[in-house]
Amino acid sequence: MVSLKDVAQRAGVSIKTVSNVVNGYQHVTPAMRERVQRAIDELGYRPNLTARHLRKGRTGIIALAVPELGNPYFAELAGAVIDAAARHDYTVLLDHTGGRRDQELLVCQGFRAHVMDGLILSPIELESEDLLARTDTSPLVLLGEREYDAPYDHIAIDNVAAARLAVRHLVDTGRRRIAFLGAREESARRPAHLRLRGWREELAAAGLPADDALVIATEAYGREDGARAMAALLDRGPHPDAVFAYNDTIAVGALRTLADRGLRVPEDVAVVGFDNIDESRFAHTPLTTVAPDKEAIARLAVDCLVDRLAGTAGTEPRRARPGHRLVVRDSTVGRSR
Amino acid sequence: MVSLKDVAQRAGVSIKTVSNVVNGYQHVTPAMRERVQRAIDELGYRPNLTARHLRKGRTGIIALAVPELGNPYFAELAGAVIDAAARHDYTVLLDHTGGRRDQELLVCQGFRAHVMDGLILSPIELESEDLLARTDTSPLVLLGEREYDAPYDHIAIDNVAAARLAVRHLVDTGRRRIAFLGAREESARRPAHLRLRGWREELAAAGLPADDALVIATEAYGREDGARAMAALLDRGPHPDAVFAYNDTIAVGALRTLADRGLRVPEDVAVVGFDNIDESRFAHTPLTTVAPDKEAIARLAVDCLVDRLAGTAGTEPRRARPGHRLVVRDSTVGRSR
DNA sequence: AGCCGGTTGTATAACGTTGTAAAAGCCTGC
DNA sequence: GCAGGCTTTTACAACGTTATACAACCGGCT
Repeated sequence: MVSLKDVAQRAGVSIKTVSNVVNGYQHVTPAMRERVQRAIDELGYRPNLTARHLRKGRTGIIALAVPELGNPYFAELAGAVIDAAARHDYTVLLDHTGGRRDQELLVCQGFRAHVMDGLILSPIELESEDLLARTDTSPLVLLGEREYDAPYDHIAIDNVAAARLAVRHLVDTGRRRIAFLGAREESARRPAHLRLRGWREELAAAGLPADDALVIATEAYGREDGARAMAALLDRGPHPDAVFAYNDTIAVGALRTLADRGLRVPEDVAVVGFDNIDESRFAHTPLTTVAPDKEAIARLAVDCLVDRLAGTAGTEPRRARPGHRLVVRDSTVGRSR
Repeated sequence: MVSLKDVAQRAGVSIKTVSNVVNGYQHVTPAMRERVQRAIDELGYRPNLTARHLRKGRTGIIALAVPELGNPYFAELAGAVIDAAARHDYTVLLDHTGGRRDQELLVCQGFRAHVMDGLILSPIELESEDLLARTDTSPLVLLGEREYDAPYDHIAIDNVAAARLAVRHLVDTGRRRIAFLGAREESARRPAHLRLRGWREELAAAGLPADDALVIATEAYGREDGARAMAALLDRGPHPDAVFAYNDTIAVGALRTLADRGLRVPEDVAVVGFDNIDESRFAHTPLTTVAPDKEAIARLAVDCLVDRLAGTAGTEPRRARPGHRLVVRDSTVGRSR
């Protein structure tokens, strides 16, 4: 482990001079610069970032906590965040919370405080009161559908509008009995289930009944959950002619069950997902889906955090609304497209 | 920012005593412990990990560099590594290299040296010479199919045997014209393309010709690459009756093309993938695939790295061979299973 | 020659923590 | 009442870096 001191000794100069060379300080004569550089090269010196961090009070690391890396949406998003952070010379420390409240709390309470300068969190179970009780002072940017009464930056597409867009598309293509897959059990008391709200609003606007029997809750948001939810829906009563899923993995699970039951998509049941993960494009029946602008989400989140870190952001919490669009594929309109 | 000094002042004791309390040092009287703890609570003290890291010379962070988070295999693997690391109280810093050599080099040259204690790298383009030229001294554990003549720990399933298992299954179910999708252009000069080698060996063992026209190279390993490769294969000449894909995403792409061309799976063409990503189970025709034991891979990699960090590992590079098995689904045997 | 403004290099003190070694306190047994 | 052996607490020096303030130097000008 070679330090500035060793280099300084070798070059016969002071520690600070070496530091100046390393940091590209202006007022160093070319001769001196070269002399020091030679010593650096000879000894193979590498700056100790930990020491630098201690001294500077910042680490250049931001944490990203998502529910589940196994969900392609979050994996793809994480990739985008890593790239966006790299453009600001930040490194990303990745965590996954499993969507469990205790884990989310732990992360947002900064159990890795001082290792990371700030946090981007995509919460599932976290409550407003948890955020208000937060003692950690490092900047926090929230991602995703949940809405909070807490003074933190929040990046999320307009989920209600996006959901309405999807449901509208189903209505426009002649569907009348449109189910929602992937509600939370507790969504009744939560004001925040925006996609479900969008579904309700658009059905109302179309003059269609938002029958409770058409809403299926799931434990989590994976393919298996989707498959089970679809089965439950079919077993429950009269078949729907369309399904709007909370996300693409649930939709993929639904496709699986529909295939198993011999129902044709979209002829018997149309399916719309949400997230536009790469997998959806390649599904046997390519999936119509709402495509949030992942790059924009990642970029906005990182920009927001970087602004906070630089202190150039105001005190007001920011709300950013990245774009979204509907990607129409076979699962709603068939190969006729 | 409240430090040990502040707490010490408040409690009227020395800094070291506070440190002792924080670290659960044995010889502290209950009275003293409580007094200090009160001061800690009152001031809301949180230890500064950066300072601790500097002092201890270790950060408790290990880096994991995978080619592409968008590939579910790596996303799932990353999740497993994060969990395995957490069990050793390590935090994971995640990077993706895009499978580009320059990025892989950068990572393994330790451009984040001193931030991370060690590195787990899943390389694609990296060459043995790059590894031999490595100057960074932090422990490095390699993952994946590539083999190197360099003294580093390597965790990988027996890819040749696994590939042979897959091909054998195809042979056993009556296939005679078995293609390989997802070779590298340069695989000729690379000794390391083990799955392709397994394909060759098993065909030879079965007395079937390993026709070069049956080997399709791809640029990358995504679904799109698989779709294109399958199209190229079909356009090239007599149709194969089976396809063994380098990984599941390529296989999924192949399924897409087969469906588009009106070919039935497995009646016309059987398909086998590799990785057993969750998606494969839910594909329209559920995919037969080789399932590497991801948890074992993650666990072994982390254990290995932790051993190196603790200095309890010998000097010999280790080779660990986590298990694998063949998961048979519809894409080779149909719904008859 | 002496002075002055600007440049270039240096000594020292932090940043917040822990390890070491020594000091202080407390028993016990004579 | 005090030596001797514990236990508990403390002072101080690191870890490797950067910021601050200051010393040294170098021309060019009076």
